[in-house]
Amino acid sequence: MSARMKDIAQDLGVSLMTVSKALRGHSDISEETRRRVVNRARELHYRPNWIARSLVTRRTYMVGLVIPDLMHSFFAEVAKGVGRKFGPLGYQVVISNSEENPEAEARQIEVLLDRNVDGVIIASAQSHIRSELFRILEKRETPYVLIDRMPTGFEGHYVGGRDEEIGMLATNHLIDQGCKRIAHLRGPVISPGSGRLRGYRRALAKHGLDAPLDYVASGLYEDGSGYEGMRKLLQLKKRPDGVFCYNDPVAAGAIKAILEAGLTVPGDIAVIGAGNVHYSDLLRVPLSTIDQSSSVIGETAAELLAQCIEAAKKPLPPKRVFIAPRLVVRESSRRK
Amino acid sequence: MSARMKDIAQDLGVSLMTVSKALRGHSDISEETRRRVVNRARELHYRPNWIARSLVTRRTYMVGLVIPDLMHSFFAEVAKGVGRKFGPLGYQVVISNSEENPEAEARQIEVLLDRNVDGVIIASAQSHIRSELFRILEKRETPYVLIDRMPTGFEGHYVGGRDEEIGMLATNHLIDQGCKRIAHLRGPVISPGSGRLRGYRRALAKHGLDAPLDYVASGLYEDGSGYEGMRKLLQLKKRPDGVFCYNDPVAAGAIKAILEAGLTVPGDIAVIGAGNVHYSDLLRVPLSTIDQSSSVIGETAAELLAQCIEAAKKPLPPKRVFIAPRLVVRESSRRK
DNA sequence: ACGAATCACTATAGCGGTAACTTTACGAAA
DNA sequence: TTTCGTAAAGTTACCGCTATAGTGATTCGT
Repeated sequence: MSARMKDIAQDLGVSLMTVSKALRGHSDISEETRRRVVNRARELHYRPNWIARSLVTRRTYMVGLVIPDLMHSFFAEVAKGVGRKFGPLGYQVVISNSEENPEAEARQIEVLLDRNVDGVIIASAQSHIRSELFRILEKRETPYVLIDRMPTGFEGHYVGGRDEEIGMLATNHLIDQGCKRIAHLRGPVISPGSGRLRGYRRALAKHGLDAPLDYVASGLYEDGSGYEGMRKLLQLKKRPDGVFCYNDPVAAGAIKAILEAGLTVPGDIAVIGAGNVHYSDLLRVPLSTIDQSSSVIGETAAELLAQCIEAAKKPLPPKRVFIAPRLVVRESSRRK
Repeated sequence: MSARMKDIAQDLGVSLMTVSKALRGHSDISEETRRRVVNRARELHYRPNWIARSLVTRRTYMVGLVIPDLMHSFFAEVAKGVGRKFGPLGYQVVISNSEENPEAEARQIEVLLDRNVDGVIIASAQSHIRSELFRILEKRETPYVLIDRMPTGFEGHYVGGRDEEIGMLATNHLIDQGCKRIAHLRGPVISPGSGRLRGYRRALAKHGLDAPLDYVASGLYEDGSGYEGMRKLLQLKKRPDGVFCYNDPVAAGAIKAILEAGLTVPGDIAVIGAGNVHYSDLLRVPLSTIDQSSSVIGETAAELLAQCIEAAKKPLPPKRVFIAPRLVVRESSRRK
């Protein structure tokens, strides 16, 4: 095994504690002793034992990140943001995949807490705060920040997009482009899905446009799942001439369905998504979308969590950050 | 803080050691005592302290996974596979992003080793085994498995695709489709890039087809980077009528360049990629590709690493697994 | 000149477990 | 009866590190 503080101490004829303090730059060690210790440490390739340190300090410098799906590039981007922020702070990020399953998620978070992570960031699959997960979280004193999805009744730290604004921005854009019959492929019944739907409705209402109930199709929200939803919309007697999709993967599926039906995008139907995933520009028709700065969401959440952790035991007053959305126009919606 | 073994022991009037043994199902504890301990543990919501346990057992049940880019869906898929295998075994997977930078990678792996992970899986950015990283890895006794990329001279555990076969499969397919002038957008100078290039050359040679030097363009290998490479190929006097691209993201960029030049895919130029990333079906032109079972690579590497870890100190003889590729034909190459 | 403060360092006591030995009790074998 | 074996505990000694409370020697204030 590698060198321990004890070895350095013996070699130098000082006490173990002197070594410990010297290595941590503690003030009551003379400059000369410190230098001797540091040199000897380097010679022996000493590496502090995090485990032992954690046992006594009760800090692991590990944080958990729980997301529903690594393959979804929104979450991959969030993860990247989180890592970029925490890395330089000396934290390790442990990513857990909940597979969009609330129970699995609760179980995973328990595992993380059992590992004594210093904090957790969660894109939660829970729809309501009255779920097992939150009982678990509140019992322990580990700080946590929710991202992207806000379960109803949730009062704690949160970082996400302004979903209603996203819905309005997208819908307004379609209206601007001259669309009269605008449909929506909605997402799951969690906050981003509902918020974007609200925004869609508000935008239509403001412009005095109709939003027939059957213009809101609820597909799923995974790869190509927009395909099924769009096919249903295409069968309506009054076919829509614009679709706002919950996110880019859904929009990609929608475009596939439209083209397959022999129609054109944006000519017959204009399409806009949300999320600006990295491959949006490469789709069948380059996809207009609402950028929500995914990696900024990750970074912001990381920063907030870091503050909570530093704040020692005193829980900070709940903070909510909503990142501003931005319209990105590409070919799929350009009609003028 | 939560309950410790000591609390259970005191409550039950037994020794700490009895509790420890009972909870781990040790044989020299009577069935009745064991039951009493387990019950009391449940009542107190006892959770074992991993940190303390790790300190003495020298096992953390954490493994590192180092990849160049989480956003690249190949690696996300690998990560998913790794997680799926290790989760049920009680391991936590810590993912580190090397950003394709060899030094950053070495640094990150050092951090992981400092954290006493039980093993590491690496999609390495190193091109040669004579690099700092391998000195570090060999000094410690932590087992590791390389995936996807094999640095020259590397002799240890490895799991990846059969790159030469991938190159041949793709190229043969283009030949089958009647392409006569087949170009290659090659990847970086690491094993998959070189292997696929070799496969491309062998396939052409076998069919007596020319492979002019300027038909091999080296772009990068990131999102849309195939775009630049393809533009160069389009300027050649003898324009290619088929392109095998290092991977799907490169192919996506290539298609973009081709369409932009007013040409058609696959009519004027057939395109095939490799990797079968999840959005390949949704691109401008649905992309033909070589599937390399990314998540199987992850799972296999995880299984291999788990074996190495279980094998206690005795290092296993180096094992290499090459996953078989599979042709997936979509529209981008269908000419018949 | 005498107590207080300062400096640079040390001794001790854990953190929450586990490994490796003992010990104890009790029935079976010699 | 004595010895022995075995089941079911208990003791002790760490794992590598940090927090806390000292220690002795020098410096300082009044």
